[in-house]
Amino acid sequence: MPELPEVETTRRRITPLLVGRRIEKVETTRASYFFLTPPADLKRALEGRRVESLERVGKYLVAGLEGGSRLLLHLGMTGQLFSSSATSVRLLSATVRASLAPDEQRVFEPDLHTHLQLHLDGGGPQVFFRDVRKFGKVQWLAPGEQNARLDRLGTDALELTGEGLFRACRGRRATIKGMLLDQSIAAGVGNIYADEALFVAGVRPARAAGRVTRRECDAICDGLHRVLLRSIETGGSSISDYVSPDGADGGYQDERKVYGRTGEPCLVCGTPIKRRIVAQRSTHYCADCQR
DNA sequence: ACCGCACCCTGAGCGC
DNA sequence: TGCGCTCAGGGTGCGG
Repeated sequence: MPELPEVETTRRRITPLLVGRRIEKVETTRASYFFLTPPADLKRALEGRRVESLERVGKYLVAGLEGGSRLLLHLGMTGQLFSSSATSVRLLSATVRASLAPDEQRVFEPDLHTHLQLHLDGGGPQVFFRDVRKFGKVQWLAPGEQNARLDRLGTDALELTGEGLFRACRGRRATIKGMLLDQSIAAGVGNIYADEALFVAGVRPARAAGRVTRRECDAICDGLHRVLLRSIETGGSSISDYVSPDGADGGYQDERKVYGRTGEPCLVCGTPIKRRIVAQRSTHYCADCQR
């Protein structure tokens, strides 16, 4: 689900609930590979500590804790980090949704997919981390502890330059879309914004990266920055699971030009948008506008 | 070093 | 109703 704009929106809106507050109690589901730090250790490490900062690194959120330790969060495909006072149908299963009266709002109650509950001091709402598919990650890092996942990340997508992308693509036979999805090249890009940026730049996703010109790399980065910044402005894309911490939907799903628009007319030339698999991911493009 | 692929897991939506 | 299939904003680790 969440790419750079959704993670950044989450960071901005969860910050006031989390930063400056003390974690009084931690509740978790049972151990699974979702917990890179086992639940019991996590509880011991977090309880009693104050949260001092919350940063985004690629698609990771990194909370700085009192004493210099850090809490790493990754939302995976279906992760939702939100306030306990949020109301959104996206937090409910289809069965529960169907049982709701029209316009009925229901405050979220932790369910079997709510893997982490942070109970904070100060009497405000709690912070919940829910993740149906469990592709998300939670990890506690001791003060000064390095982390391979963070160290692997390349330039943040918002900072990537045409020159940097061009250099990374030299001699590569994989696709340009594959390069954009590679977190060691453009940290934060995922399937939606890779497709959107390549459409804006007029470059076919399946083009061999090594054959993309310097000028095209400039256009791709420019397009990437534009779609990412605009998506942050609108609160990200809510397509199936994503909700912001207050429960609100994002707005960028209404501005997509190609992603999920298979068969619909290209907004520039009217040609039906094509879908095929590129870099093992569902890929959308206009065969007329993109070369 | 690089590339493609299997795999991690759950649920929704579809055709039959 | 139910079964079987496909699909889904991500990332890792393996073999060739």
